[in-house]
Amino acid sequence: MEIEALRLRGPSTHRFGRLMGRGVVEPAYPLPTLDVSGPPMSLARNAEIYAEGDPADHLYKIASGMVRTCKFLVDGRRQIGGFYLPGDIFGLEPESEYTFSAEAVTEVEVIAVKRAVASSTQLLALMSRELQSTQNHLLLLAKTAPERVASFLLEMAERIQSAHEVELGMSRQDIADYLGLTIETVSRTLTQLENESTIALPTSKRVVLRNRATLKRLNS
Amino acid sequence: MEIEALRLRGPSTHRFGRLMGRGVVEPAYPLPTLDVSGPPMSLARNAEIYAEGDPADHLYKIASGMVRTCKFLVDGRRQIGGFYLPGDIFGLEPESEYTFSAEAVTEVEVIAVKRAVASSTQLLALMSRELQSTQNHLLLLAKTAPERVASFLLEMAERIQSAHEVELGMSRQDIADYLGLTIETVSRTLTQLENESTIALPTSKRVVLRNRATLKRLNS
DNA sequence: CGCCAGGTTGAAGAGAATCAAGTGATGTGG
DNA sequence: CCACATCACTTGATTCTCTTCAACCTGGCG
Repeated sequence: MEIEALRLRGPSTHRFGRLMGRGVVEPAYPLPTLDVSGPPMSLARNAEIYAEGDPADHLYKIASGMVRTCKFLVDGRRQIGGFYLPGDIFGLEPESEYTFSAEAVTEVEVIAVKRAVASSTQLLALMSRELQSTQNHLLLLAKTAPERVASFLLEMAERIQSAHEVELGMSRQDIADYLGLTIETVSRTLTQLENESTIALPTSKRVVLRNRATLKRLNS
Repeated sequence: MEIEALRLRGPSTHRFGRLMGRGVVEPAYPLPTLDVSGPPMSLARNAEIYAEGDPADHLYKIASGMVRTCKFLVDGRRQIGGFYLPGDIFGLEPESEYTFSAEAVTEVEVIAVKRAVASSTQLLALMSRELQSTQNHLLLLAKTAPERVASFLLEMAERIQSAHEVELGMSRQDIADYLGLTIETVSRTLTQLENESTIALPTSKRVVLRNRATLKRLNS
């Protein structure tokens, strides 16, 4: 199977670097193609794809659905490292063992690739994108709760390539553990954004972006 | 000039992944050697080495002193991405422009290397380490103030290879902006650790680790 | 000796967490 | 098709941590 354009996270991860009014920047490490063999694996909601500490010998490309990577701290707190959407590749880690586990957020189809078949150039491109989104995630955690939620909504909208509406596949708990907040704070913040007419919430997982300018301003 | 072992951040960045009681793990991307040409550059305290947005065409290896990378948010808040010590390499970024700026914390001597002279394999190894420390930094920001400070002290001690005493080159403001706290909170937390006899502070920048077990427990 | 930046300490306040009680969706079995 | 159980989400009241604002030390250095 030929994957024409490997993509690890969406283009949204460029956002933070672009706030100073500069133009679009070419990626330093353009993504090559990569041969992928094997049939797609289907996984049910919440199924574990790999665990923290497993040998990190495979990469995974998402055909459909959503995946989260996460890590549990000793006191039981959970930190989500990222969400991965169709077309994204996850499983490239800086060690020979996975440092985060990966789980299906929704029903998911993934294609596994042996890491060994990827070239250094390909791995570099993937890791570069992973670093970029981790840096953005880190900057996100320096913000206030409304700013985090606004950034999250804009990131998701951009990755889905949707200007007006976002279908969140993940639960409030997932969002909270990604943003470093509690579910109550996430819920309250969303409600407040709705009351200000910045967003609408036709259902709890469907978000209509009614005022992107306000969200972007919050994004700081 | 031949650099025998490129090192981007110290080995401490493995710590978070090692909490589950597993043994030491070999890095997935062992570091090769890299020829470095040109004389060391000397820089005064607070000198800027490169700015956010500059073309990211050079890597820098520290011969002496300490460097910080940082980014300013639109509201003036500053986030420090990391501190770099002698032997560390910084300046490898996921884009073709620097996403963080780099500044001398102390007087510093650095050796510049054109990024183009490094192979994909070498860049991969460097980026892998950068990703690892960014992931650890991210996990750190999910913790409470005492936990962040304890983690910071242990990280510094490990990177300096010092079991008992750490000479912090950076100011309270630098520490605060790295940990996502205010200087007052950093100061108060250090004072409290001193009152509990977990550390001693012979001077404001010199920290004696009197009770590593307590620090590690805080490190969670 | 006194200035000044960096650091510490105190008191008050804001923001998010926690604890607790609802409300609303989803799914299952009768 | 409906009653009910369950789970996710929302909302409210309170607590607590960290920030903010302010005053005060302390240690280098002219």
